[in-house]
Amino acid sequence: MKHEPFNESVEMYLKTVSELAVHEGLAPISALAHQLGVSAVSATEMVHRLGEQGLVDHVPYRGVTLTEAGAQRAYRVVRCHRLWECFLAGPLGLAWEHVHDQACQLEHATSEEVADALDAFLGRPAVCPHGNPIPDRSGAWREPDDAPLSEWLPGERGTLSRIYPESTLLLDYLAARGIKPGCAAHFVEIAPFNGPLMVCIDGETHALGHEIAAHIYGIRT
Amino acid sequence: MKHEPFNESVEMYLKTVSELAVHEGLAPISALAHQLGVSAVSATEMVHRLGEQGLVDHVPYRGVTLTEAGAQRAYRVVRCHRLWECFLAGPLGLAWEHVHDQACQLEHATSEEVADALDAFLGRPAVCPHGNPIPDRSGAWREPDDAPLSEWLPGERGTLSRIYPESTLLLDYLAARGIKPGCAAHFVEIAPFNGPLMVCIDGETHALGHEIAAHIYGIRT
DNA sequence: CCAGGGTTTTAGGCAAGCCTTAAACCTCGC
DNA sequence: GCGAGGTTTAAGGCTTGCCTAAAACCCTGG
Repeated sequence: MKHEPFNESVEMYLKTVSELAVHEGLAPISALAHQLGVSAVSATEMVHRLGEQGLVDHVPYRGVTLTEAGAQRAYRVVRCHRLWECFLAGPLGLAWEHVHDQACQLEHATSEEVADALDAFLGRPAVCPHGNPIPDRSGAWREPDDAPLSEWLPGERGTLSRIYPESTLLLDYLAARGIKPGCAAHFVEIAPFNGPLMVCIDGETHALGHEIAAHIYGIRT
Repeated sequence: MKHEPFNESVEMYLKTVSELAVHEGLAPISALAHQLGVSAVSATEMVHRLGEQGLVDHVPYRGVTLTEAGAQRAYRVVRCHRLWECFLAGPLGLAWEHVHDQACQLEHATSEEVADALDAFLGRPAVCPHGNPIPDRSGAWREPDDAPLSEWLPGERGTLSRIYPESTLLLDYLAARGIKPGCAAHFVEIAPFNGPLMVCIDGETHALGHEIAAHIYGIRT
């Protein structure tokens, strides 16, 4: 009945650090603040609190990384998030592009017990509806062998594998165009003057900005 | 990604008022405070805030009732709570006496969309695993035709219908003794000197205190 | 090597929810 | 009708998480 004040914010910070740190290795506080929609001052404050709790390491002027404990905590949240996405998009039949937001709410209200039961109920899915791998109960997962379209070379072909990191705006945009994991992709060319990437996806050619292309991963064949 | 200020506390207050007001019609602030584990001063403060928002009416020195808006809000939470209980105890296979706590977390993180989809997925159940009716999306439900054991007369027989209000301690206690909705009940006698109620449930005789008996409902045959 | 821009600290604030202590107040039963 | 006990107000405080503004600081590119 009583409810702990721990959760929500702390978990969102850790989750966000884990997302930002994937590429850079170090998540700048400014990026963290921007992603979470708070001021840099607030983010700095919070990072200090998390540091004191041993959840993150902060290298001044460089950025933030997760400690072992922080990573564990972050992956537990990510696991819940993706399991809920599977449930919402699967048995519950919600739209692919809507489940992310709902899962964002549920992820912080999920005990280990429920996560495990949900995992078993869903048949231990390997990936969420957006193609991202689901950590197991120990926090481990298999890193997919894919690359963002932004790293593909013109002419390459393959299959879309995942959208990462997920965001409502992006998912809506992609859903409206029928772009999702499993689609066949052919990177035709990059438009001149650093223009958008022209990518043929399931027979339809799309002009994708560099930002977006960095969020769409695929496996080259 | 952005997430709204917690409606958590507000919803817990409204839910609790709805539970306490069932019998009395008016929920005393002291009972509210006790149930929520906060001080009477804090509860009074909060009731004022809820009053300003038009969610409750406060009759000084008497108690609190829900306004139409407050009731609507409370029933939506109750609906989510009981739907989650059905899901957790059914498809997920969690223990009858454990699902209440988990549902308490999830209920505040559930959109109408998810509640509706969950309702459909579960086959529009009429009651939760503890026997309590599940409001429909408009907040209405069929009030069961039962009475707490504390209102039964010695000698009466019937079938247990529900546990209400639910609480972890009570559910654990009852689960350990195999007492749950659906059990056949025979109110043998009330022990002398205002003693416990002797009730034969599924062939086993239990001595139930008056407090507990007020929380166990049954339909007399 | 130096300035511009990102990063951090300092300082002062706000709102929600909770706390305690103490005084004022009402209600009800004897 | 009076007092005990429940209810409310008042006063002062705490924590979390957020804000702005302004100053101090560091890193890097030109």
